[in-house]
Amino acid sequence: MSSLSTSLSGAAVPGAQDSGAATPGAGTQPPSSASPTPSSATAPQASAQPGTHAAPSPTFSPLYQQIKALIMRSLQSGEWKPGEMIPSEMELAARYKVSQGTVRKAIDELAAENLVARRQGKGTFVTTHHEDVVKFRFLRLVPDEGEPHYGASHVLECKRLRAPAEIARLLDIRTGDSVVQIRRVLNFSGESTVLDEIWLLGANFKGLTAEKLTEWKGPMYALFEAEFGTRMIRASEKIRAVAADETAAELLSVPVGSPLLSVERVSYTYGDRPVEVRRGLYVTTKHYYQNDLS
Amino acid sequence: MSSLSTSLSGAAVPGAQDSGAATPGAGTQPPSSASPTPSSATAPQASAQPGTHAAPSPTFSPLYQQIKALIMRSLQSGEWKPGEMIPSEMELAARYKVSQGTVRKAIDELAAENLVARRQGKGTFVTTHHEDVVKFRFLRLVPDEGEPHYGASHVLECKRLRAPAEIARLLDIRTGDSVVQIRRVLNFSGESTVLDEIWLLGANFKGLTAEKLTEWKGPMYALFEAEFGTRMIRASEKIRAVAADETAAELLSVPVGSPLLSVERVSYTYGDRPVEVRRGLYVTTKHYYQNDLS
DNA sequence: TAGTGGTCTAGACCACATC
DNA sequence: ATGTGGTCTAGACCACTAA
Repeated sequence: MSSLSTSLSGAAVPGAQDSGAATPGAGTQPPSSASPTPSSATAPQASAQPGTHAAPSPTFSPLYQQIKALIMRSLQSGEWKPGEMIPSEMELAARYKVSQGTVRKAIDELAAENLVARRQGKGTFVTTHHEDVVKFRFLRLVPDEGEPHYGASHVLECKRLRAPAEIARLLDIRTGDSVVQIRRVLNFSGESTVLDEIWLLGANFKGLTAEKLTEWKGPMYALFEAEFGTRMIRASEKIRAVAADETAAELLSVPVGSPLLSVERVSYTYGDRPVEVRRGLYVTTKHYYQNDLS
Repeated sequence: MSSLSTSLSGAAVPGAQDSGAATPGAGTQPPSSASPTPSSATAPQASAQPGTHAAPSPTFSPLYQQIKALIMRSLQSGEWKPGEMIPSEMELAARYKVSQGTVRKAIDELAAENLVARRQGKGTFVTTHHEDVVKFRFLRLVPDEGEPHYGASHVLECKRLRAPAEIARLLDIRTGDSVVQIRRVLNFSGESTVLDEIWLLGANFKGLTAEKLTEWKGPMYALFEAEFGTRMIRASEKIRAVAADETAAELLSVPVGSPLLSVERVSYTYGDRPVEVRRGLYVTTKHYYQNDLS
């Protein structure tokens, strides 16, 4: 924006918001017809201006990135909930006072990040962990034979406690802050295959109990999204091979010392805020972890 | 191409070619101003037209996809080699007789697939396995402490042999067809960390010897790309935890039965043709396999 | 039939790199 | 100064979906 924003009033820092709201009359009409001036009076603006050429890192940002950020804010605030349709490109273009093409590019990126999904002829929808497509983005365990499926979950434990140092560090909170700990076993075709130990940000999951977890059918992330308004949108995993200790061996019905896949995951919501740490132990004799490099 | 080529020479089928080429006078001007006719005289066309509404699956394909396919064909044929710059968007637009925006969208997708990389102010370049950025797309092993690095490779073996059934199946060739087998150990900071067993399509790697592999400094894929004209652009991995057998234990200096990460990879070149099968055993006590879900 | 996303074009201007 | 990719706009038409 530099360009664009520059034109806009100096201090002001307009912001898409104000522009929209039924007050288009202002001087902010698209450049096309009139205004041969640079490219000034256009629309939303970025904060720092390159024009000033003072700051070394002016935090320059293209218009469509700003629109993207605005849309993301609406997603985060719950203005459009998972599964719902967001306004059409034309509507958003009108709201933010930019061209449809700019909105389009913003949505393109959001779609690439799987935050929304476009459906031709229907509209653009907020993705949800209820959809089959999304489910297997976060469960990469595939059976050697047969279709990928979702195993039955057996909750062993669900309690509130103070975060140990290691977990606190990963969740970016202070040691001793409240967290919810869950332990569960996943059964695939009758065999105990995954042992998960999960820590959730206490603040985001007040009222989560073993009962709720047990009653819930479907992916845990779908519950989190529906009941606690916390949507996992990204995760990072560290994978190792480890030997089963006594506890794991018993719960997974394998000999002590058996090789297990250890998957340490940190999951993030909007704004790249970590909200979950998960340590899974996978039995990989009849399943494997599928990964594509590209 | 289908379409594009089709248009060429072929019977009528508008075709991009004819339209452009210094002969704008014709009746093939963009729809905007004149020509209220359907949308006919526009530009290149897909083979089967939806208009005919005859075939059930008309194989319709957007223009930019056709352009993308054409560019990919030039990449595959070696017209533009890894590391080189491809023609500018304007040039390509002129060559294919489409707008710059269409070429842009085609290149956007190629860039998303990491086949090319754009550099503002410079041009668009064919990606290469020599670049640091690309290297770690295919080596996901990260040390617990310190920066990711590329270990020293120690080639144990490199010989030609007939493909076993399993390997042949994965490489989509016949059992007994020629393959090159390589076995090597990767050392990270002085410790044997990876034991690789690699099978390559015999036809594509004539003349590959242990000497060449040993002399080569840098990623193996860079050698393949530079010396054998075979570029790996995608891979699929199946990951498991296994116990070290005697051979692996000895070569990796770990006790027999130690848990190891087993990574079975199939790598593909252009046209999704498999050219390599690789089975790696990773010691994950001081390193982990990094993966991001999004 | 109307509305939504998808494609294509054309032209203007900006930011970056190089000469 | 020139050339390259990057952004933005505007308008036309197509394809898909649903009422």
